[in-house]
Amino acid sequence: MKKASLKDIAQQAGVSTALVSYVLNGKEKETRVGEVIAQKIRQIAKELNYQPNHLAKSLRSGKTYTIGLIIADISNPFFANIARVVEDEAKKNGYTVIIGSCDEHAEKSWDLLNVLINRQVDGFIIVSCEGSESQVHYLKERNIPFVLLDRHFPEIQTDFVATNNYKASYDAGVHLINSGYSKIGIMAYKSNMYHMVERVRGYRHALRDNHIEFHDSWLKEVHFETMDSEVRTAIDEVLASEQRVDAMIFATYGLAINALKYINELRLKVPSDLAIVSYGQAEVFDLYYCPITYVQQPLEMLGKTAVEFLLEKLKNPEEGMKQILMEAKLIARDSSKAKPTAASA
Amino acid sequence: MKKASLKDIAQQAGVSTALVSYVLNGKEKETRVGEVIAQKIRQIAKELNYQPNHLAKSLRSGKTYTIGLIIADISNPFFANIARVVEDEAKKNGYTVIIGSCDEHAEKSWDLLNVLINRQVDGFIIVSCEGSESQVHYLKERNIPFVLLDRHFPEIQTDFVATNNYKASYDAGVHLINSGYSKIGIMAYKSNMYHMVERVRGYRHALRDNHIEFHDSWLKEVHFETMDSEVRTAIDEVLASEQRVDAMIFATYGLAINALKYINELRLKVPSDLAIVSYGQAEVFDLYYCPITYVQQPLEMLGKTAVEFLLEKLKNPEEGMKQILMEAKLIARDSSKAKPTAASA
DNA sequence: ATAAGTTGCTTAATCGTTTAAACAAAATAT
DNA sequence: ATATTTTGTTTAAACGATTAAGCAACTTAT
Repeated sequence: MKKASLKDIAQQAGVSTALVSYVLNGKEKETRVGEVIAQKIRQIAKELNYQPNHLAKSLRSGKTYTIGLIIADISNPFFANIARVVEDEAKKNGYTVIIGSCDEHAEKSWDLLNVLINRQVDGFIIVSCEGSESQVHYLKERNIPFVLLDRHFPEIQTDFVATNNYKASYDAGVHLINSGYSKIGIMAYKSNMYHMVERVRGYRHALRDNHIEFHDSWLKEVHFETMDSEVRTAIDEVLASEQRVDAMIFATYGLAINALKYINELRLKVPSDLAIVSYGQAEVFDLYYCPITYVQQPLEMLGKTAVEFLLEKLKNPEEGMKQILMEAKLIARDSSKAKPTAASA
Repeated sequence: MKKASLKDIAQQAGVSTALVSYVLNGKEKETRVGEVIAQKIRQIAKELNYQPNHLAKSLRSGKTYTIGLIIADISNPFFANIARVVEDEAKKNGYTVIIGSCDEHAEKSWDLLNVLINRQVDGFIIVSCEGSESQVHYLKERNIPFVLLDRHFPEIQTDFVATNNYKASYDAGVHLINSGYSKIGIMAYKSNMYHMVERVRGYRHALRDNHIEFHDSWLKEVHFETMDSEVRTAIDEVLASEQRVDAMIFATYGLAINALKYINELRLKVPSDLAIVSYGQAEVFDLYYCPITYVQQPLEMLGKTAVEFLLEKLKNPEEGMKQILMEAKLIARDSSKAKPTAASA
């Protein structure tokens, strides 16, 4: 049995497709459809289990009620969860989301962008990856609505929803200092992305404002692609250095996971051998024998707000830019608990 | 600048849209388009950065090159990863995937199904949830192509790609027995789903075949929705029971995570206080101080094969049913290492 | 009784493609 | 010189919906 179309209903009811369309779209009043025939049409539509063809609607209206969500790395549970929030929030508003992960490759991101543009998505929510500035410019030029999520480019004027990474790192640094640690390192991705730069900057300012001299050997920047091996080397180095660290901040979930595995192998104890604060998502860190202190980003809010911004923009394209930085919250746990003082030790 | 359409190109080139369509679809030979004009058309298309409108194409052809992927629970990393594999494999074949998670609710699954049917997806890949049999029947009746993934209903004839759960659990049981454990419990979801039933059945047969008497208190079935609290109670019970277990099998990732958190709180040592084997995904288990033995499902193969089956079905709808059970692999690690024997203890 | 307004419906264009069929002009065959 | 074939192009219908405009047939007002 083929799918029923407006035409099928019209034929069975002995009327034109226009009437059927009016009735099924609840426009009977404005368009003065007879009560009797309206009932009949509704009846037949139900019998035939009529489902409107979304393609045809979209082609006509120019709106697909579809959002493209491009995510830098879906295997990161933080992003996976954000994707979920975005999807839920969009569905509440009658939108469908098509998700794509570019795995931190600008090229893949271009592909995704084009596929989704061809599919006529109404707009985009994008977690940008390194080197994707041109894509953002492209969207601006083509006047395609979009909102940047979690990561943004300060030198490009766009809508965005992100975390105040500077503040989050600053807080993480201060927290460690207040807990008695003084040789604090940070591991981040080698990247010019603003969010990453900010995470390092916040950390350095926390040291500076607390009169701790920063040592170059404390900053470890590793490449995303070769993270597995580079993290190990980096850990080796910060531990072997003359200025051996007693605490580490991990700027991403992936770095923390890899580092923790290695730290386990080395049989180092957290926090006595090394205190830890990490960005990232909570559940996994709970599993660790010593719960990990982490920077809790307002995941739900980030996702919801991004959808909200985009939908507003779709309704009213002329509205001004919306930009928001949300505050993260440091969840202090055992991995950064106060260092026993010389006196008590 | 509005998007360029076939018409725009046709106008600029001074020809009909038909010619443009022929040329841009590489049908110049069959349809005998002049070489000169063909060049011109290609040139103009490039200049205008022509991107075909997928909606219009789909409306005309009846094919959207879109697959609906309905997943029981996207927050489970196993499924998140399967989703990724499906997406990649589909993209390789020119298909786009729309993912939806029903969070183990049949009702939500119905919604998703309808939304995606309206959007004219060409077919479905579905990780079914409890109580969704009627949906499967519906798809069959309406002749909508689909493949069940990871979970299936033995009483309904469908295509499916799944793991041999019976065998996997059997192996897990035997492994524990061979490692010297004899009081082995299992924690599963309270469910009539075949995959879950099979996981329990395999475990019981492993005991039976090794002459270990099964005790009712060893089987703990908890509800998905209230897992957090029920897991704790269950753990308390298996430990307090007269037949206190010395090993546990967790039938899902979520159960294991929750149980491990609680086991940590109780300061129990794995495996000396309790040995563990779990279904689920690897990375997280690595973080545990004692790496967790787990059942490694052929994730990549499952996803790829599901896509393959579906695409074949889309090409040739009349082809016979394809059903496959893939073998899982037990990855033995410290959480189930051989128990010190009485002699050596 | 005629003009004006209301009611209930149909017609036809449109969105951007594809593609069978028709057609004219040029080339080849008879 | 006429018939046939080949070549290069256009026309128009179709996919499934929406919607402005048009058109009868009534009803009401004057």
